[in-house]
Amino acid sequence: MAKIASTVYEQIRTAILSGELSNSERLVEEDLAVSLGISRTPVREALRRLAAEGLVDVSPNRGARVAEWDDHDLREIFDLRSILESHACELATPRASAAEIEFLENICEEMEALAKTDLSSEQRLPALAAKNRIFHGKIIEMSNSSRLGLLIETLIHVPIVMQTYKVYSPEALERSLRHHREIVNAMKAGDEVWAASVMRAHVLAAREEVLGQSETA
Amino acid sequence: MAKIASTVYEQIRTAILSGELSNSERLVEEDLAVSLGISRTPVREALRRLAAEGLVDVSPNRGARVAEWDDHDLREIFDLRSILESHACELATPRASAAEIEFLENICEEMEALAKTDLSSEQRLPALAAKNRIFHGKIIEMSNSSRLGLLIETLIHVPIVMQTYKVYSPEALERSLRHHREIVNAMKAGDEVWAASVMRAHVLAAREEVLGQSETA
DNA sequence: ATTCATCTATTTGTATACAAAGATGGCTCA
DNA sequence: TGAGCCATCTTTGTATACAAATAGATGAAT
Repeated sequence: MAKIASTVYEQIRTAILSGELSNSERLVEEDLAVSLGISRTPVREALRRLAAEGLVDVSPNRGARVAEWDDHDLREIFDLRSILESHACELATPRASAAEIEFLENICEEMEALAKTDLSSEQRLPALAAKNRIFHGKIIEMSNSSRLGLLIETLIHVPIVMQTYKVYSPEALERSLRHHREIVNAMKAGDEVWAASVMRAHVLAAREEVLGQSETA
Repeated sequence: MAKIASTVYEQIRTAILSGELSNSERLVEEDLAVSLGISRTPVREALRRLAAEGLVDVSPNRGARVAEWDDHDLREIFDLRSILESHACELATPRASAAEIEFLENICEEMEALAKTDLSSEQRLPALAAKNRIFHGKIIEMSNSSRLGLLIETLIHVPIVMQTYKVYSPEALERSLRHHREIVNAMKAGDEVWAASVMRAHVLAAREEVLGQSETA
């Protein structure tokens, strides 16, 4: 992946995930190319890469569109995430160093502090989402399974879209933070079954939150 | 994916999986292109696609190489397969129709018949491997989770390489076929926990078989 | 002789040109 | 008026040409 192709990949990806490109919108190679001031070649490469990751659908001779997802897709994704991230916890627990545990605890504290501020949710949600990603990413990294990380990464694209316009209810947020704490405690205790179970519950709870919202939206 | 690009993708993929292209061999776009009588463009597209699936590694400005896997990679892969395929069983069991159960039973019979023939293992192993793929693929299809299918598909590439030069011991083969039977029986009984457990054991047993062989090879 | 630098050759990355497949719109004919 | 077909226009797929980057080799200096 060269410089330009990678850049345009990031740009298109961000545009999709931020909702800037609406669902099932056509992605015409030439249009994207001129709007970015480059040729079709790197655009094409970026689109194929996004297709491989499931963010766009491409059909032969008919071009690419932004992928769209329904409730069934979201169910599938959270279902699989619950299994894979819980497995990551299981692998990570016996390997966790004291420093890593402390790192996770620090994130817990930071998130709890953020949740207590009286900023509007539009302001603190992005910050919380970022910390959340770090928390989950750290555990996946600790699992020491590169492929597990890759699988989860490809799954995680879509929910990000939801999170951008999603507003956690205060109760859901509190529960989520408690889950994080409990996961760290379980890992500290060296109890991988406990840690994995909480993680599974954590992701499944998020699923209901997201699906509930999409029904009312 | 147009005609040529898809074709060359298949060709390179087959060449890798059959061992025709040795491990970590450089894949020079121009060379592949002239040897296939086409231009670099579709070759490039195919290589990027293979990279997304993990069959080749590409580094910026330095081209693509056939990916290589060590024991740790194989452990990871079978570990994840055991989880995902077992989940597929769990999802498939309550949805299984009588016709689907019968289909699976037929495959069991065909595989058992194949195992009893006194052909050399070089002759019957490919046939058994093909049936095996159909068996596992059918269950994944029955799970009705397209993403689960995709995840497993990307994981499954590498073990295929192993299987091509792998010779199951008679005991391992017999155990494998018994597992298949037991999985179908569990599904027939509507017991998804049973089915999932056998599938997990089934894949983990295969892992030991493959790893044991790679150590002696 | 070894190491470092520079130059060259190979290979990848991007742009452009051309070919082929699809979509669109207008036209005819019933 | 409506259905079907042909022409055209748009868009994708492939080839080729050119630019940039890297690797390999040659040679000079210590």
